[in-house]
Amino acid sequence: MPELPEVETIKRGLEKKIVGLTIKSVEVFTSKSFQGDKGKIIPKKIIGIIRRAKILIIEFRDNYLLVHLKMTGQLIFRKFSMTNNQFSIKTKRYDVGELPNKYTRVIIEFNNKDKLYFNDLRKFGWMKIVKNLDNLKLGPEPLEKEFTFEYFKKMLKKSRRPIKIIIMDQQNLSGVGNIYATEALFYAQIYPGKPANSLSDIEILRLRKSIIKVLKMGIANLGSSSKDEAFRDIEGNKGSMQKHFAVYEREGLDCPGCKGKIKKIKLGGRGTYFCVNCQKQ
DNA sequence: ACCTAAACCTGGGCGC
DNA sequence: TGCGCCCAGGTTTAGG
Repeated sequence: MPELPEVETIKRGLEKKIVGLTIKSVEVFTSKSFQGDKGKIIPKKIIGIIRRAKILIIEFRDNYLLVHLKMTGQLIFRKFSMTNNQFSIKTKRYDVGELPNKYTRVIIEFNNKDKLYFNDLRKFGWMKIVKNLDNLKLGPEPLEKEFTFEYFKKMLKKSRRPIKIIIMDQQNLSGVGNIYATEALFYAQIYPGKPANSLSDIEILRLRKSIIKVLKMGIANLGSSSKDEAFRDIEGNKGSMQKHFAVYEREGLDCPGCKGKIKKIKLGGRGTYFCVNCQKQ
């Protein structure tokens, strides 16, 4: 489910809650959801949280716990309440509800009794203990200086495959998924199926700027949660980026920029939306 | 090298 | 009501 802005939102939330805490126990309900020996992080103190591409990295002194949420993963933090000896549920609109629920795959408990729940309906996501961060095989971070025009142009010239496929390839560029690739191509006014190596310098410039723009918009809006089972932050709240979608999930509606209709096609097996006017083939 | 389809899973929505 | 199909924010693998 989550792309860069959603994982970044989780990262920023977790940073405030669990850095400095020590892991007391790890309970695994679905074995494929947790890879590695959990004993290697008990009892270990969390010294930092890192996001790399769509991967969340919980840092210990001598190893790391990687978390990939794939399509339906959630990380929900629950503070232990000393007063009533229960886990307080913050808001009524909290549709994650009582935890653990039927989708809870892993529970991490900290030394102060706070808990972190890893829920994942489809079981695609995973937690994995690794010694170091080599072998991640990921392209540059689009919001860092390393994502230069020169790098981007070189990357695009290597392939005549559809531009949307190329920017979603995590070995080329980190963190861009189906929603943000779709939105970025709209703002850059580029047809998603256009061969990557056929983009002009002006288009490459526009696309680089648009990718950065939509990712920053996603972060500012605390992620996108268009469907009920979709992204939640660590408190269980939805993001608001879906309110600002220009074309994604807007098939048949008017383009926000012109009178053109928004059309849906399949590209690389993924739903792809574009304005027939602004994004000419 | 490219490209597609399938696989991994579960559930919601739709047409009949 | 129910069945069958298609869809879903990701990634890997198999096969043509």
